[in-house]
Amino acid sequence: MTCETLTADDAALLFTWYDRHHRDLPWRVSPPMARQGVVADPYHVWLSEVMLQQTTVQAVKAYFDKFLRLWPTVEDLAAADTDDVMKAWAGLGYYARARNLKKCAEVVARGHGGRFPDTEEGLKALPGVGAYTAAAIAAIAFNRRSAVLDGNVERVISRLYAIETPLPAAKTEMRQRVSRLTPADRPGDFAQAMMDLGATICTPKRPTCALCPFRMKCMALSSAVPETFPIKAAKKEKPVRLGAAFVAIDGADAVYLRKRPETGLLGGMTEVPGTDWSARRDGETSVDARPFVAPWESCGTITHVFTHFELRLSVYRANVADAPPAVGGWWEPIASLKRQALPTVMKKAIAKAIPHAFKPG
DNA sequence: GAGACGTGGGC
DNA sequence: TGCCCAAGTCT
Repeated sequence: MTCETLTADDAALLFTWYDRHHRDLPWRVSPPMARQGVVADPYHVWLSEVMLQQTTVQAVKAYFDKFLRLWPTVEDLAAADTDDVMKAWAGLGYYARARNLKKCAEVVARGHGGRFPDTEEGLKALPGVGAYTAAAIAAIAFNRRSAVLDGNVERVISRLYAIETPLPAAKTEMRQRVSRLTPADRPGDFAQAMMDLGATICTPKRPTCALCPFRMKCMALSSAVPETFPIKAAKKEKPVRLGAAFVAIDGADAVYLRKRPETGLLGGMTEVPGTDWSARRDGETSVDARPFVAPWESCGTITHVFTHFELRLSVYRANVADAPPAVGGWWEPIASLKRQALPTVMKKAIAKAIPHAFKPG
């Protein structure tokens, strides 16, 4: 009953489905072109894959276009100002990706003559390129028969074989399964077909198994409730952290900003001054965190949910007529705030203090 | 292996 | 509303 390998007929079913139902995405080569041996630009594939890490296709599209417009080649990105890269990435989240993106571009441009390594091993040595991304670039941009295992493929494989082992322990077995399934011909399209299948048919909640090219041999479909796979380890609850943020406005309608440390949470991004968020104390007692002596007024609180904690931030505003000299930060006009490297949580805090700050016009 | 690391959308 | 989820990587 178990299918150790996909037969040629099964692979043909998947490719037939993909040729007909694939998603058209800006970084892709269409299946007809792919069949003629055309491969996507490695720079485009790499850029899209890094952006897509834990991020939806919908969110990535606009950022992908923007990055290609700003930096058409990997050499352009390597030559860019890191702060400009952070500004362009602002809002996409997981900011270590942006820092590693810039480092990776420098390595490729200056260490590899502007060409990406064409092997899985070489790719995995690059900053921000892990097991998945290395396999994906190798398959999609270099036609390598690498085993591409992402969240979509994990779902498809776990159901196809009704794998009972919980994630992430099951990844080793899954990778072996994928490795055996991947064909020598069109391995990049095979990977993208498996991911499209997971994204559009073999979905987490309500899979449309009737439309699946593998419906005749899916063990989860025949023996159980397919949506129970993959089995995952239990989640832990999120702690709540409290903090305060201070939005100072000078006589010229500028807000006082500063830069966060290069590493850690929101590393290298821009913020308004505030308390730290690890201590459980509120803004009333955090006199030390105020950037200036001023008549601070409370504007209420904002809540922002990070991956591993929930933040409740008390927001304060003060008008500072004679702007004190900037010490470690700078005064940024409200009109240009939207172009700064402000993470979403900081935009929320500023918008709480200055409701019109990010409104168009 | 487990925790750190963002954000927005769907139900 | 709150929880789950999205083409993971690094330490």
